[in-house]
Amino acid sequence: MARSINSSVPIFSWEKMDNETSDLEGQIRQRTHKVAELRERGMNPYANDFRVTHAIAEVPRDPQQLPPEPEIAADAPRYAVAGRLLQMNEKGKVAFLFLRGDGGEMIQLFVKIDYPDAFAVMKELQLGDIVGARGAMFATRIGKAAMRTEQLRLLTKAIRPLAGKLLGGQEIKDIEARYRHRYLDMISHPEVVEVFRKRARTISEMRRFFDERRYVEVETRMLLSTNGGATARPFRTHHNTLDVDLYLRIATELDLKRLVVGGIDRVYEIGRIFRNEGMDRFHNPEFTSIEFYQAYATYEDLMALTEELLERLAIAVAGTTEISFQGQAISLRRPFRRISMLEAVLERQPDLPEVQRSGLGLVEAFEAHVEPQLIQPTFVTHFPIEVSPLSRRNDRDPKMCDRFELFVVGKELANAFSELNDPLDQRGRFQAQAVLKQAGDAEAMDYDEDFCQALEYGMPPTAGEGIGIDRLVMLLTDQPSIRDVIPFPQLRPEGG
RNA sequence: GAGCUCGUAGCUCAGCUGGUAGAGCAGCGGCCUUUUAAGCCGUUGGUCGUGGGUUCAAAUCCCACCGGGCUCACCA
Repeated sequence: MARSINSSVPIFSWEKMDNETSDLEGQIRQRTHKVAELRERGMNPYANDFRVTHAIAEVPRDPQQLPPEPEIAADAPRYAVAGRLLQMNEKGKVAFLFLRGDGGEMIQLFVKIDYPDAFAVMKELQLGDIVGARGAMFATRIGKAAMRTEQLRLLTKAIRPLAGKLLGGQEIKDIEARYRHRYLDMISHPEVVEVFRKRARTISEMRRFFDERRYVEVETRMLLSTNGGATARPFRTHHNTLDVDLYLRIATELDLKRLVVGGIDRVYEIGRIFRNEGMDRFHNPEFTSIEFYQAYATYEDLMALTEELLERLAIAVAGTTEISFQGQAISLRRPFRRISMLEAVLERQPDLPEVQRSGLGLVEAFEAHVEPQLIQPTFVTHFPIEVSPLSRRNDRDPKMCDRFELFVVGKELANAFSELNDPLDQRGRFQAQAVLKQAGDAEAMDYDEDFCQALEYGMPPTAGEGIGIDRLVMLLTDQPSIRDVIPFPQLRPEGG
């Protein structure tokens, strides 16, 4: 079962290249020879002295506003742009090229023999090359914007031919290839890039949201000798100098609460979490969470804050609170529904047996019958104490705790509670975890003595919350799999 | 971990009631001064995932293995 990390180093060999007979190798060899040939003729195939003056998005490309080519004014503005060559239609003494640049913006180049230098360069280009062009814009006879290319430069030679759809070709359908060679996926499917842009927007907007509220962003340790803060199996690693085994964190919770004890009343961390568990559409072994903690607040305050946050993110990223996820209409407009776990289960099973009305039985019934049905955003509150080793006991019902989870499209999106700050209670909960661990529960938390001591010094009443950012981005960008919002999702190691 | 399913040219696929491989796109050579999935002529390229087996003969049937996908289980 154990598989070592792949450390093979491919050896480049001209002889091997020249002896290869496959079509792909033949194309690579042909393009490699092209590079040498261009160098011999004094053309640098990897030139970096071309100055771009405009992003393609900044170039006027509305044909209504552009003159026909023969009427380009002598002093018309010139634009220097660059991008990847995606299509080339040669028509004898004239050629049309399509470039795609940053942001997926396209521009059409018109290269004609009247500009012999540019024309000669065009003859050397191949699909996939990165090129720079300078010229004036006009409208073609069929009413499309194009740049009369007066200067054309090869900026980077593509040695390996691009696979799949560029413009009008076939899509790459091999899902493995798309994730393993994400750059190909992005070249072939510009909408993939848009998802990553939206992911970035989600996170930056989130930062802004918390910064505005005087939260302090921190980065806590990822390598830990005690593991806690969530129920999950950890990854193990080893520190050579200390000669000690360490865990990769499964949550940021305990360190953030230590910081609250230390006096940062509002703190958050956005960062990677690692859980050594199964993978599917909603789970990647490493994923990104935000956890935030606010002193002198309760989980109820966080419900209001969460509503505000999600509504704002939806507008910032999707442009509206009324989004669609995999064909289901979802409204992220405030307020969200709130219901206790027991009420939620009773709604569907009024005759619920007594043993299922509390403790693990209740959670089981909830997960089996209710969770998948919670399509619209719903806060579920009042969790049994057994599944919440770090949350504050409810003052009226000591079997329950002051906690909520937010569910959307049948999946947990956020988890929050009023934090347990009674050190004696916390020690008892850790002990219960230790018992589970001894009984073989690999997901049980370690007894964290230092954390208990921190609480003994006194943590103000605090509420904290964690949100899975990957799932949130899936929701906001309507992506069916977590792999679609992570640039390099976990796959099996390549090869045997 | 279990079930289902798939693995043929760089990409997308056809061929699979067994007779040693095809198309479109891409590539290469040629023609074309306003095209836009341009067109036309010519052309390269595959030990059909790997290894066994059945057979005169296997991409095609059988078995095993490797890899992918989906579903379930596990998992917040």
